[in-house]
Amino acid sequence: MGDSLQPQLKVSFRKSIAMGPGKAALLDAISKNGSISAAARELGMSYRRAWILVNTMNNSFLSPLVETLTGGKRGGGARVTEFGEEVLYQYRSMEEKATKSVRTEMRRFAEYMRD
Amino acid sequence: MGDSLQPQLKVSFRKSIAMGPGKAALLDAISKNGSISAAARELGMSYRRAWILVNTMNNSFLSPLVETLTGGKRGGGARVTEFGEEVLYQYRSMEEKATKSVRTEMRRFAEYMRD
DNA sequence: CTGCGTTATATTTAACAAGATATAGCGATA
DNA sequence: TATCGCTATATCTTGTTAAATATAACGCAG
Repeated sequence: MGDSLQPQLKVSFRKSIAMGPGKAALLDAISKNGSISAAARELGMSYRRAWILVNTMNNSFLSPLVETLTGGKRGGGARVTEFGEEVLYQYRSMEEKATKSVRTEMRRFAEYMRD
Repeated sequence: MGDSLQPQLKVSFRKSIAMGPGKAALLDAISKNGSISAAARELGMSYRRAWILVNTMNNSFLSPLVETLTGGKRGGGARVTEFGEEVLYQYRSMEEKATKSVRTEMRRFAEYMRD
């Protein structure tokens, strides 16, 4: 999350952020890894933190974006729900649109800044 | 800064935010009030916090966005430079473009969320 | 030459966020 | 039924950030 010259799309819900760049990345990582803990490791954050982010998302939307299983052969796991994929897709789509809409202006704006 | 259903435009510079919604509002308030402390009072923040924001902005861009005076009949004051006005204008312009570009999608997205 | 309102900054204090650690439950599998 | 990896917390500690407080400099006005 270093220097970013693009708009950050954040969707707020009662003071907390329901969806943003970090949570979107986490959804991707969960989707890819099949568990919250593996996703957390990949992103270099604590399991606790990742779990809190998931919890916030699930509480902010009409139905859960992430479903979890405990126990079982591999201890359990987590998956992004159909609805979660849809939310993520819409978010990415908006992110791309917003970014493209100011691309050239952003480049010019960057020239105002130190390096 | 409650629930926002619009993209937040943040321009980062070496881990700190060079320009964002809060700093843009501060520039407006300084422009209007002619001093950092009056602007801070209007926005309900401490002088210290406002000063830090100004300092970050001034250090992030090629030249200062805010100029200050100490002493004098009214104790001193601050003004937004020509360059600062330009930066603010460009920022507002990008903000509006980005917002408009995802307006309809945002409305649909909002229906996914609890109320 | 004192008071005023502001910028500017240092220092201390408090609030909050993050991290570390611990523990329990789950259920397939061996 | 013991083991394993993961979810799901609770609790405690640490670290970071923000707020509060204090102080100095500035220069005009009285």
